[in-house]
Amino acid sequence: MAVQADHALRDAGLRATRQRRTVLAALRDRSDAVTAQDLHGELRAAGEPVGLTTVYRTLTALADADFLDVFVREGEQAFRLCGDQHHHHLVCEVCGKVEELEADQVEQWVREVAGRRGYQVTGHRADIFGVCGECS
Amino acid sequence: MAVQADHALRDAGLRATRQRRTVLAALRDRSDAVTAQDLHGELRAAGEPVGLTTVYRTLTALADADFLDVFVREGEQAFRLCGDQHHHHLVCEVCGKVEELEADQVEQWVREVAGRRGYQVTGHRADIFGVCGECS
DNA sequence: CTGCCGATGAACATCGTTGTCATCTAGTGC
DNA sequence: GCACTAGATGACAACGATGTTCATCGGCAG
Ligand SMILES: [Zn+2]
Ligand SMILES: [Zn+2]
Ligand SMILES: [Zn+2]
Ligand SMILES: [Zn+2]
Repeated sequence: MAVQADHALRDAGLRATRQRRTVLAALRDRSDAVTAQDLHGELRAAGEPVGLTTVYRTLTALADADFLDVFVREGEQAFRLCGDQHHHHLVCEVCGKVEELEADQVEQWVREVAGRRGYQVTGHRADIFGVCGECS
Repeated sequence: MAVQADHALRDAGLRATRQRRTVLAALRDRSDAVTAQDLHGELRAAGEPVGLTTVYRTLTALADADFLDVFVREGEQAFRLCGDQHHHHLVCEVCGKVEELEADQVEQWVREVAGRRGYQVTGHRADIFGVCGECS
């Protein structure tokens, strides 16, 4: 697994350091989105010495390399390991769990609207928020 | 028009003050989203004495009352006067113009996905980003 | 007109995030 | 293995957006 992580980091144009492996491993273990500060706290608590600055930089770098999705909530950003193909999200607002979705209907809507209004699409976003079965 | 503004403020449970009328008027004059700081700067430049704190408070209050939509970009939030019924957005990334959209297909997608996965929906978001005809 | 209570705004506090820089280390070439 | 260098780290400072305080002001009901 460390090998896989190294590969992923390599692909992102990053050196495989102990800290980055640690961050990636922590991300693999969760299906919700984490804040840089929270992640830093957890790693520290788990006895993994990683600097806050490094956590920020690693998360940002991985997000730039499209390994992570970024969610903005209450003025801070949370990161989550996400599939590499285009997708949308279904987020539980209670437990924070995130499920990835395909949405052909949305893709079609985007094309239709853009075409009709003469826009050149550069991106779009479509996410659903709710409470999952376990939490309600 | 000052009367209309007063009505809107009343509806939001806010007193109609000179500063709030000024902020509302400034929002009516633009179809893009503004930052609290930018708006504050513009009002100052236009000779309208309004405190930064007040601009923040007014924008937040109006957004809480669903008079404004909030966009988050680059770590800061921008506000825009928006229609009062549910809608989505088509945003030009060059000139900042925002168009409001209906999206039956999206509404249906939301219901379908939530139903199939056993979620109780609390909200959703769907916006398209691109370059408008004039800007390309 | 008066009084009350919400509203204002300057100063200050907070918080997430990014910049700095001396030090360290992964990965390369030998 | 070994030395070298570009990239990475982390304690700390700095920054900008936003929240809070509090003395003062003014909208608006009576
Ligand atoms: Zn849940
Ligand atoms: Zn899509
Ligand atoms: Zn445009
Ligand atoms: Zn909708």
